[in-house]
Amino acid sequence: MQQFYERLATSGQHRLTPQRADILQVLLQHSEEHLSAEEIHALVSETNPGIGLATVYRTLDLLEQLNLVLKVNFGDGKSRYDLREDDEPHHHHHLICLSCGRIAEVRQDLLHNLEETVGREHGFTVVDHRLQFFGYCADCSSPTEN
Amino acid sequence: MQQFYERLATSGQHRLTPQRADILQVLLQHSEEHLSAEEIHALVSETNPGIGLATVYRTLDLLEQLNLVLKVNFGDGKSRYDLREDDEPHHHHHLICLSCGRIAEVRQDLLHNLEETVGREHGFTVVDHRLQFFGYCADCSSPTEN
DNA sequence: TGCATAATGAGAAATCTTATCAATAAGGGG
DNA sequence: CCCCTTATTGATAAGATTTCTCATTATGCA
Repeated sequence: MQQFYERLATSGQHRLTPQRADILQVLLQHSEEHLSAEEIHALVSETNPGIGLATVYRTLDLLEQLNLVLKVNFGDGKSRYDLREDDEPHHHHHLICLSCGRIAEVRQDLLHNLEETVGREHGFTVVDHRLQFFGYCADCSSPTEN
Repeated sequence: MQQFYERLATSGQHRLTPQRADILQVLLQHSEEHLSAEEIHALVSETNPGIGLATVYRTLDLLEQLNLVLKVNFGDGKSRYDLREDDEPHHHHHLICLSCGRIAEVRQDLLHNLEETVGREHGFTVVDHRLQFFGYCADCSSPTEN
């Protein structure tokens, strides 16, 4: 939250509105849930009825620009938004269950070495990465199930 | 192409239509380009004018089900489709340049060990994965540029 | 060849996201 | 503390991508 204020203050002509604070609040309270824009809108509406969906989209865009939020796509047609803590720069991956659809997180720096390898071999300066594993979670265990 | 026929024949009640063959043809001829549905439609229309966009979508869905095509999302709003060769099961990653937008490929089995680690630590059976690196390609070299 | 049924094309419809625009409010200067 | 500039908002229209509908066509098998 602090980060948000600071980043907003130091980033030019952006203003801290109640709407933006509320949206940030929701993101903080559901930081493990990969909410879609519409889900966020519904949750914010509980505290702040009357807020427009467009405002949610605009705020999410802004937060993404400020690098406070990561836009992810799991292939279900809608984008989802993850809060992005500064202390864990970008090592946040997803386990997507093909059976029940649940999405778990892996918070590990799995790819540090890979980033270096790729950078060297392809002359590519890696800034961030995104990694998704598809498979079957403990509950759904085997591909034949379900 | 052979794979396509076989897979189609052995997969129940699917039929091999000229439209499907044409779409597959295009995918084969542009296997490095990450085409969108509309781009594929445009290309197929050159040989087969009159083909419907819906057919392209339907065929791509089918090919995805048959595991012949991978649906990827680079965050530009539209899905893109990659042919998926059997001899390289799923080790095909992307380097996305934040400056010029170009998408390069890495064909390496970078994650074999990781898949095992993740599987063990989270009780998750990994079937596939998707990895994207964001950064700056050799031509755009530095984040400050452009 | 004939038949059952999968597949197609055209367009409507659904979904998600962005743009428009008048009205409102944030925040700095006096 | 009030004014003024200008960013922001809400409502809605517009845009874009993908899916659905349905009558028509064509595939593959007997």
